[in-house]
Amino acid sequence: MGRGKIEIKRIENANNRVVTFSKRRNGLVKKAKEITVLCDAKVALIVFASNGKMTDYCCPSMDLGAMLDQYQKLSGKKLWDAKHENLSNEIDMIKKENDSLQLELRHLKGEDIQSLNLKNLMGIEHAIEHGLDKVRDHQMEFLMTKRRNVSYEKMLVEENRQLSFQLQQQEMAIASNARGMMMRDQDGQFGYRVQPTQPNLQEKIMSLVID
Amino acid sequence: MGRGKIEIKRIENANNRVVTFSKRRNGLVKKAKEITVLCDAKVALIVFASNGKMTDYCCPSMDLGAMLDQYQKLSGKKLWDAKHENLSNEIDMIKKENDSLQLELRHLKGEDIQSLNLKNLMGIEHAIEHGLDKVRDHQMEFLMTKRRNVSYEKMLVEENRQLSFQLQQQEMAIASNARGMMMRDQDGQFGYRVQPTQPNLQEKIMSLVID
DNA sequence: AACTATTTATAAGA
DNA sequence: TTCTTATAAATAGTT
Repeated sequence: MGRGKIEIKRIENANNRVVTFSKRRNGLVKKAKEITVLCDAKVALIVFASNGKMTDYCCPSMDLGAMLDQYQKLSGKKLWDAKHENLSNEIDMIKKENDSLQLELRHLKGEDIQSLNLKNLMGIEHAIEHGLDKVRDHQMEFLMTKRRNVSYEKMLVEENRQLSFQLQQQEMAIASNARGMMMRDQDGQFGYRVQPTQPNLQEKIMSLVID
Repeated sequence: MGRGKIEIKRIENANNRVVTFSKRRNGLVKKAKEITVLCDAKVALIVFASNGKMTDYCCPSMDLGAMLDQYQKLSGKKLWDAKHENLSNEIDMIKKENDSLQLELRHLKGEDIQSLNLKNLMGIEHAIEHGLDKVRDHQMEFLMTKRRNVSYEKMLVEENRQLSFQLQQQEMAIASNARGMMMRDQDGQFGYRVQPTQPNLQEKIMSLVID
C-alpha cells in the first residue's frame, strides 16, 4: 500500500526503516483503538522500536495488569516468574506449619483429642505435666521472692513498732519531768499514745503477692 | 475502507460486530507481524473478543515476560510488583501469627516463662490444668473401653478353660471305656491332657491396653 | 467464506 | 519529521 509494493522483510536502509516504523506503529495503534471501539474488544499493545523507545496502548476498559491476569488464566502461561511462585510456596509452607502448631496447641489444651490413640494421649499428658511442673516451679520462685519481700516488710513494721515504743517512752519521761517540775498539770493528760499497728498492712502485702 | 465509510463507534448489530472483529483482529496481527519483520521492532499484542476469546502475538525475538519487564522499567508502572508486595505482607502476617503460636505453645510447655508475671503464670497454670483434666478424662474413657474388652477376653479365657476341662473329662471317659472293653492297652497311655492356659495371653491383653 | 467497491494505509519522493 | 500522492492493502457491505 504505497507507491510500490514491498516484500515483508527487514528494510535495509536505516532511514527508511525508521520512517516506516513510525508510520506503521501509528497505524497499528490506530487500528487497535478502532477495534476496541467498534467491536467491544480489549486490546493491549506494546511496541519497542529497535532504538529501544517504547509505545504502548491499552484499552480503557481494563488495565494492563488485569489483561495479563486474564492472559495467564486463558493461556496457562506464567508471566510472574519464579519469584511469585516462591512466595506462594513459602506461604503454603508457613500455613501448614501454622496449622500443625494450632493443632498441637489445641491438644495441649485438651481440645480435638477425640481422634488420638492412647499412646498419643499419654505423650500429651506427659508434656502437659512437665509444663505444669515448670510453671509451678516458677510460680514458687515468685512466691519465695515475694515472701522475702514480705519478711522484709514485717521487719520494717517491727522496727517501726519499737521506735514508736521508744518515742512514747521518751514522751512519758518528758511528761513526768514536766509534771514533777510544775505540778499544775492534771494526771492522765499525757496518756500512752499507742502507735496503731497499721491494720491494713498485712492485707496490702498479700495483695502484692498475687498481683 | 470498504463499500462504505463507517464511523468509529460501537457496531450495534451483533453479527456485524463479530464479523468485523474477526477481520480486523486478523489485520491487526498481520500488521504487528509485518512491523516486527520490516523494522526490527518488538511487538506484544493481546486481544480479547467481547465473548472472552483471546488472541495474542509476541515477536519471536523476545518473550512476553521479557517484554513486560522492559515495559515496567521504561514506564515505571508496576504490573506484578504490587502483587509481590501483597504476598510479602501476607507472609509477614502469618509469620507473626506463627511466632505468637510458638510462644503460647512454649508457655504451655513451661518454656520461656522467665519474663512472665505471676498473674500470667497463674493463667497458664489454669489452662494447663484444664487441658490435663480433659486429656485424662479422655484417657479414662479409653481405659474403660479397653477394660470392657479385657473383661470380655478374660471371660473367653475362662470359658476356654472350662471347655478344655470338659474335653479332658470326655477323653478320660473314653479312655477308661476303651481300657475296660479291650484290656490290652497299657495303663497311663491316655494321660490327662492338661490344656495349657495360654501363659502369654494376659501380657498380650495388657499390651493392647497401652498401644 | 468469497467477492468487490471503496476506504484507508503507506512507500516513495519532496 | 511532515506533506503529498500514487498505489497497495484492508475491509464494509453484499452475495
